[in-house]
Amino acid sequence: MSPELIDRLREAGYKITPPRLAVLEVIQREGEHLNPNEILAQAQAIHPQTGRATVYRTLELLTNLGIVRPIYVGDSGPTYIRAEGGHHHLVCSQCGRILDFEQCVADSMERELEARFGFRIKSHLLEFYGLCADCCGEETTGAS
Amino acid sequence: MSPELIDRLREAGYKITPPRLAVLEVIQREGEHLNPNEILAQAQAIHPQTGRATVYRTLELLTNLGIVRPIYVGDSGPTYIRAEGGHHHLVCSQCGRILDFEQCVADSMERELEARFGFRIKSHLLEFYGLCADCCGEETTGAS
DNA sequence: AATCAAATGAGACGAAATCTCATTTACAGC
DNA sequence: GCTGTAAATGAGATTTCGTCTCATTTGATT
Ligand SMILES: [Mn+2]
Ligand SMILES: [Mn+2]
Ligand SMILES: [Zn+2]
Ligand SMILES: [Zn+2]
Repeated sequence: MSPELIDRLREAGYKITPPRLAVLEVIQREGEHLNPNEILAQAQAIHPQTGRATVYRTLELLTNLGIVRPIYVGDSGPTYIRAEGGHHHLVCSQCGRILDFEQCVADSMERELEARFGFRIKSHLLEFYGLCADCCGEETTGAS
Repeated sequence: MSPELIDRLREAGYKITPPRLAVLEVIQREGEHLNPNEILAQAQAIHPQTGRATVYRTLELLTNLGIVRPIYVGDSGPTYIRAEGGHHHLVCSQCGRILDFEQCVADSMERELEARFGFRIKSHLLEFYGLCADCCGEETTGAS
């Protein structure tokens, strides 16, 4: 586990415990789009006694420290990602398909927003909603 | 209730029922950021027998038709908004504060993404995450 | 090693969402 | 206006997810 992240915890006054190390390890390793249950399962692979409550508590802690953040995409519940950088999705509101794209104009807004609102921006989420190519065709197709 | 939306339902082969009209009416009237419980309560003010399951079923239906969509902001559960237009938030990952801003560069990307992926884009969500002015100061403050 | 607040895990609890199924209803066809 | 029929509904059971409680453990400091 990255000593850098461990120091972030320690310097904020938190204890370095096996469950916290396990959750950090899971996030660090997998990184993207794990939900709390999956994080729990993988953390238990590392430290079997890890409890559900502790995973939720740790995720809240890491969120407050700006190390991870929850993301809600599609219908499923929250998933956690590292709190740095951007995420960009095209979401079909009919079939739920999700496409990722990379190039993004949001970065150009960050400086101005930081100045205007006094925020220190760490990441962003840009999602476009609509109908994918497949669902465009069926657009007028009827009920079940 | 807007006859235009009613026709969208009818033409898609769905029946026009009192609960569906009630939910549509609520969304149309209030529009922003109502959660399923609030929608249920307001729909019951219009059509008292309306059941919870039907509200969920109707919201799913309207989502598939691209009339509404769920949005997840902060910690609270999903809320529903009309599926047109953009939403722009600055979210403090420490205290949860949410600021809205209007001017947005995302529209300029829509045409290109539509061409590249064959999507028909209806709306977007742009969220920046970071620390608000207040929380920037306390950044290194310790644990509970 | 001793101390002590912080952290933990088991399980109770609560809220939110889904599922089941018997009943009702919208509406196309007459 | 009736009728037949599949679609839609609502009550309540059930599941899923997340939080809370509290007795016990443990990391960090001295
Ligand atoms: Mn992604
Ligand atoms: Mn908004
Ligand atoms: Zn689609
Ligand atoms: Zn803040």
